[in-house]
Amino acid sequence: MGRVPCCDESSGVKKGPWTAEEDEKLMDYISKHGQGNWRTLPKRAGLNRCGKSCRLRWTNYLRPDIKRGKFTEEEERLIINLHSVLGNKWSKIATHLPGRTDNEIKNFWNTHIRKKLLQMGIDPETHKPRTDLNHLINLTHLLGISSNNMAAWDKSNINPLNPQLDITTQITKIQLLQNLLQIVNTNPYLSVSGINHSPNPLQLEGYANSNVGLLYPQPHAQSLEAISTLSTDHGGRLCGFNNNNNNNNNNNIPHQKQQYSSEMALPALVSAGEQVSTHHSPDTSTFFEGWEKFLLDDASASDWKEILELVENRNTE
DNA sequence: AAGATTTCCAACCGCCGGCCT
DNA sequence: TAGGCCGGCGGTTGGAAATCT
Repeated sequence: MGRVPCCDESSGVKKGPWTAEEDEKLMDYISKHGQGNWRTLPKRAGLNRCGKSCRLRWTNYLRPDIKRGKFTEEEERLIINLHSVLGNKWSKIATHLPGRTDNEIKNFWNTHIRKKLLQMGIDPETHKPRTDLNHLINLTHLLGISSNNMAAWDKSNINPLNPQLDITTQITKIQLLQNLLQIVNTNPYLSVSGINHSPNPLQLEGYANSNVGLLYPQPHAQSLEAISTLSTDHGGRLCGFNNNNNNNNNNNIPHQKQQYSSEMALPALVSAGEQVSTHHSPDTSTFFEGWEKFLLDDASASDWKEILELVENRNTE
């Protein structure tokens, strides 16, 4: 036998927003008699409401220990961390935030945090970097790059080292960079053989390990080592991209060109499912020089255009 | 200024597990 | 053991408020 509804439709109980008068009746009753037996409470309190509705109103709104106002950064961080461990267990998460209700936390997650994580390139369900193509394209747009709008690419603006940028923009760009690094690092197509760690991990590792308001653990040195297995060609440019998929008609970029541009294209290509292999001796510092070029715009607009078109074409297939 | 669209959140809905008989 | 009841939980929604065009 199925569960009997708490309040059946024909009983004529009121639904929708609570009035101040109803709130007062409920608070008055609970202050005198306490909680308990929500089913019979409405009648005893003189309310034409379902018991469940009364309980919800009390626990989510009227309870005297409820904290009002915006969530603090500390609370936000805590929610994200707890969610990464507990998932959508809002009531469990709420037990760690005194004065906040599960409903409030759930709403805050769905309206703020979720979007924020997506913008940062983090999957809010798994708390791992997003690697889907749509996101990759969004990333390029966030960085101010578009294959349709290369002329408008603000070269200086892409550089997070630029002191003219405000701190928020700098952090955003650094986070995007970190996400790209993580995409490279976490993609199964990447080989991790032949690690040869360079003792001079570069400027960027400083960013990766800094705590400028970042919410997530940043790539560990070992991750950076794994990335460093990618190699450079005789001209000192990063390569290791080897496209073996000849069935794809949209991919007609000459092989040499692919190598030439791979220092920027790598995350895109890896994300697109390309095989990445290593042929040469690893060189961490050269690899990161590549990333610095990416940031400082040492790549030509035409390189970017080809790369982005490739990714976008694949996305529409 | 006004209509359209988006954002936000209080409240609802249905399911589940625990307890009681 | 099965049925009934209750409280709790997470997903979803309606509509007010805010923002955009």
